[in-house]
Amino acid sequence: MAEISTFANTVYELVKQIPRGKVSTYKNIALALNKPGASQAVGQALRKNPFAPEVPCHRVIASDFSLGGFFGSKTNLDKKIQLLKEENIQFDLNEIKKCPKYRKSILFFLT
DNA sequence: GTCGTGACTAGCC
DNA sequence: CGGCTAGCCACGA
Repeated sequence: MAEISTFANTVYELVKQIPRGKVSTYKNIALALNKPGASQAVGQALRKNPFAPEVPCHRVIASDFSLGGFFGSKTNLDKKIQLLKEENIQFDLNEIKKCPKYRKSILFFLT
């Protein structure tokens, strides 16, 4: 097993707690860790993602509801994400941007 | 112990 | 409105 840093470990747990059909933002997670500025550090933890299938990194997006950088850019999760988006998440940024209220509905607020 | 990176955020031009 | 810079935190080398 891989030894994970305490910080990353917390991030993974939070992300894993995200229910199906909902998403969270890096900042939100960082805030949950009481580190409002560690948003990037959170992303780093997910980038390593030792719990790949367990931690739905695709459910974590930027605070602006942007895809941050995984979809069809750096990683080839492309199809994986697409599947998840259709099966688990209504990750239609188009819809989200159109309906600000809707995005809040799918936004899973961590504490 | 120091430097550089990274899937970020907010502010500034 | 759009692009760029600076700042933030954590981790790897």
